[in-house]
Amino acid sequence: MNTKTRRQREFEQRELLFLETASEIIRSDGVSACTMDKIAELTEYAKGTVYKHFTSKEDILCGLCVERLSKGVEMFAHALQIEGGTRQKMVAIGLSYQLFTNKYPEEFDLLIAARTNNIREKASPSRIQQMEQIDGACQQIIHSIIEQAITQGDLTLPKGMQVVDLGFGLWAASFGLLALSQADGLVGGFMPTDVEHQLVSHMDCLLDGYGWQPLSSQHPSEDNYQVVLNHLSKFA
Amino acid sequence: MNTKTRRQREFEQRELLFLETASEIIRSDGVSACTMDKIAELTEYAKGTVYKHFTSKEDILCGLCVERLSKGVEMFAHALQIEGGTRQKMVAIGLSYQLFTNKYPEEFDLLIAARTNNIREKASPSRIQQMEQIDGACQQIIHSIIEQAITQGDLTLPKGMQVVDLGFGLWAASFGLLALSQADGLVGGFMPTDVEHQLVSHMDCLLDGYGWQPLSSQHPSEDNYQVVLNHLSKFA
DNA sequence: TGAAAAAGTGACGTTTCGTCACAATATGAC
DNA sequence: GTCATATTGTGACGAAACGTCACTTTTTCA
Repeated sequence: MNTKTRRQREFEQRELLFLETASEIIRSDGVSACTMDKIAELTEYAKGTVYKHFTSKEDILCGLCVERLSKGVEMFAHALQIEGGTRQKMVAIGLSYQLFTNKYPEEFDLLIAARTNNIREKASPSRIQQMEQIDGACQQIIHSIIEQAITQGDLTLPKGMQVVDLGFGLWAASFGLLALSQADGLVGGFMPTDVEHQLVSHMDCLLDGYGWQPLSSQHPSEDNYQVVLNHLSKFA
Repeated sequence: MNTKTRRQREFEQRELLFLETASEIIRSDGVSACTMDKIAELTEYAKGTVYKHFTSKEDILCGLCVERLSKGVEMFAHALQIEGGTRQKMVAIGLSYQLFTNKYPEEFDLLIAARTNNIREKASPSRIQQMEQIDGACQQIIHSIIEQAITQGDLTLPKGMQVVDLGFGLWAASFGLLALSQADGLVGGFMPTDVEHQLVSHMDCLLDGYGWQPLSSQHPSEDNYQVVLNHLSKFA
């Protein structure tokens, strides 16, 4: 019984080892260099052992997403604790999403790929479920702020929209912004002037559009950005 | 000289044949089933011939994106011709983007994947350049409406934002919305209530946030959606 | 201590990739 | 019409990766 938990622990430990090794390979040589054989070799386990943990290469990739996303959720939770109104909290979450992508650029790349059927169909069902659970946790956090904002009177749902819709919109817009900013190959001339501040600027507009108080015209727009950044740096 | 153009034509013709064949395979059996050998077999050419056109499998995938995106650009151009103000035109473009993803769901999947370093690094430089050119053309269209809106007094750029920033925001938000809506694996409970109208609703809010006249509060919100849809159906 | 269960192994068959030396065909000068 | 040259097409081949599985080693616990 005690042994069982120890075994369990060792197993999880090793799973993490495989994941971190995969991450290192990806960081240094790209996704295509991240082969099962190489992971096995670097960790000094046999390939068969790796397959005891992951059903396929894509399963590892998704596993890595899950691992990183769980760190992301932690960041979001920290962001929630910033002092200020509900709107400020919402922006803080957006920004922590951005910090997340800066911290794990390669993994964010995977995260984008993981939206793709090509990847999803090759990962194990249980891994997919894990991903969905984490996605759910993120949405949960966002929903909680939205509901809080409604309760406190900062926000009235736009006509025809539910809490989930608003959450989805915010999430999707941020995802799109970050995904497209990151693609390094974009035509220079069409990239925004100041990538760093894009997310906050656009979020501010979107939140204004939703009618989330206080509107940006009513509060000093000047560095909200820095304030949030400072708050987040205390953790991470 | 005349022969040369004929050869050229035949070459392009065959390139298209390979692309369409790839598309069919993907539609029926998924991306992973789309192998070079299979394309060669179905088109009754040798693999070497396929490689005369495309440097790698990823190159074909990107080629397919380019092909489809060029159709997309046509749709955007049609959308521009809708009767109404600049804001209506902008919404029409967003909607035609949505129609595009509905028309070519598999290819949109590829388009998402093509944002990924993993794919980009394996495609040929010239193909990447083609993709950037098309991206540029899309942005160009968006920029033209934004500029028109400014000229006509429908829009004043929010503080600190340039035309490219606004275009980027609109583009990215739409991309995010569509990419996340399409991922069929998302947790049911967190999916928006009415996927079909999501894009327009959120775009409306975002445009309000940018201060793009006439604000949604000032015009009958009721089916703008249908109007645009009708307009677009005349073409496509 | 030893039998049963669990974990670990790596050679193997298969698939796909991308290459390349060679074959077939088309071109245009004479 | 013919022949040298250039272009285009071919498919066998080697390399790389995947995923499997029969077998070995280690651990567990009665």
